[in-house]
Amino acid sequence: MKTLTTGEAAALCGVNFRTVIRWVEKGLLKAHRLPGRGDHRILVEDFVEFLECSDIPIPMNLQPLNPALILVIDDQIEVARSYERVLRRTGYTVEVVTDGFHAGIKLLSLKPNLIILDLKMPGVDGFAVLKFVRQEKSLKSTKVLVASGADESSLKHAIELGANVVLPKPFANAELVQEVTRLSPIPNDTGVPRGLQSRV
Amino acid sequence: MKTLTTGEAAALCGVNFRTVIRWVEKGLLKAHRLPGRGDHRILVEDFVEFLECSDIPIPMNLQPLNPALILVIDDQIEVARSYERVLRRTGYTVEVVTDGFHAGIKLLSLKPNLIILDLKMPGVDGFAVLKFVRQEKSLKSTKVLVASGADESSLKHAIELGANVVLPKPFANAELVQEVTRLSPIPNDTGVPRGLQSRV
DNA sequence: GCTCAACCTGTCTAACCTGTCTAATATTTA
DNA sequence: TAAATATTAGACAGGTTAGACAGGTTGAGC
Repeated sequence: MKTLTTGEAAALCGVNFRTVIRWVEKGLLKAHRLPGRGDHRILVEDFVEFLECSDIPIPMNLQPLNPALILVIDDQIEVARSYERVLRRTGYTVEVVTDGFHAGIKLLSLKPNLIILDLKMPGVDGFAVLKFVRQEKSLKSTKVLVASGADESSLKHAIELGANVVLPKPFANAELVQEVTRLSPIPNDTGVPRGLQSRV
Repeated sequence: MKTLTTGEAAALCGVNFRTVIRWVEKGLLKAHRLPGRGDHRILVEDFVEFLECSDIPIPMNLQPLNPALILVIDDQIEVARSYERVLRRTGYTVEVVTDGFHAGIKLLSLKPNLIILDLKMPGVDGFAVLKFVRQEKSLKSTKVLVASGADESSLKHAIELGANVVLPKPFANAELVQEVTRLSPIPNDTGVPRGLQSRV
C-alpha cells in the first residue's frame, strides 16, 4: 500500500505542501494521519483519483506503469533472447538491451518493474547498474534479478548492493520463471485498466 | 511537474495576467485548475508550445535544455577531464561520463545543451549515441560535437547522422572552446529577474 | 487620411485561496 | 543512537479570481 506525504503530493502536482494540507482539511482529498505528530499520508490511488476529478494532469511516475514490464540487460544477445522468449510466454512484456548506453536509456524511459541483469559484461558494469537503480528514487520499487555466471563473492556483493534475487548460471528456464513471478507477479486482470495483460 | 500561475506566465510573455486568463478561457492556452478558488496552472511545456505557435520569443529560463550544461562522453578519463577543465574555465557547467550506461542516464536526466562525443570507445558505440540523440524528441535541440581520432569516413558518417561539428583529434584547446561557444553560447547572466527580459 | 465598429487588453475591486515563514518535533537516514 | 531531513499549525503577506469598465488596437469602408 503506497502512500504519499504532503510534501510529495505537493511536488507531484506543483503546489505548496501547505495547500495540500488545506485540501485534506477541507475534505477534498482523502488522507489518514499518523499518531505521532499527525502527519498526513495519502494513498496513491486516492491522490490519483483526486487529480482525475480535478482535471489535474497525472505525472508520469504515478501513471500505472506496466506492471508486467521486464528489462533484460545482457550483452549476450542469444541469452537475452532466450530469457525474452520464456518470459513472453509467461505473459510478461520484455525489453532487451545488450549495451550499457541503451541500458541507461531504457531504464529511465521505461521504468521497468523488474530488471534481469548480468554482472560480467564487457562495456557495462553490472554493479554500477545495480548501484544506480538502488539510489534512483524513481526506480525505488524496481526489482533486480541478477543472473550471472560470476563467482560467489561477486554474487554476494550483488546481494549487498541490493539485488533482490541472485541466480547463478546456469539455471533452468523454470527457475527463472519461478523467481520472476515471485518478484513481480502478473496482476490478474480484475480492474486492471490496460488491455494487454488481461489477454495472457 | 513544473507549472506556472497566470501571473508568472503573464510576466514571462510581457502581458497582463488578465489576458493570460482570457487566452485560457478561449482555449488558446491549455491549463488546469486547482480545486480551491479555481486558480489556473499552466504546464511549462504547454506554455512553451503556445509561445511557439504564437511566434512569441521563448524566455531563456523556459528553454527545455540546461543552457550552459555540457556532457562529455569519452572513455579516456584524462581526455575528458582535460575538456572539462578548459570548458569550466570558459564558464560552462560540465559533466563527464566514461561509460555507456552513465552516458544514457545523464543524457536523459540532465538534458545537456551540448554533448562532446568520442566515436571509438570500447563499450560505447558513439554512433549509437548520436543516433539516439537525433531521434529523441526531448533532445531535439541538443548540439553534438564529435571529438574523435577516427578516420575520415567515420567522421563523415557522424556528420550524416547529425553531428553539428566534427573535430578530428588532436586539436588545440582554443579550437574546442571556439567551436563550443559557437554551438552553445553562454547566455549572458545579467541577473534579469525572470520574465522581465521580454518587457525590455 | 479619416471614421467607426469590433474586439482585445489593462485597470480596479472585494473576496479568499495560496505561498512563506516560524519553532517545535516527528520521521527517516546513516 | 545521533544527525539530518521532513512535517505540522498558525499567522501573515501576497497572489489570483470574476466582473465591470475604460483605453487602445485593428481593419474595413469611404
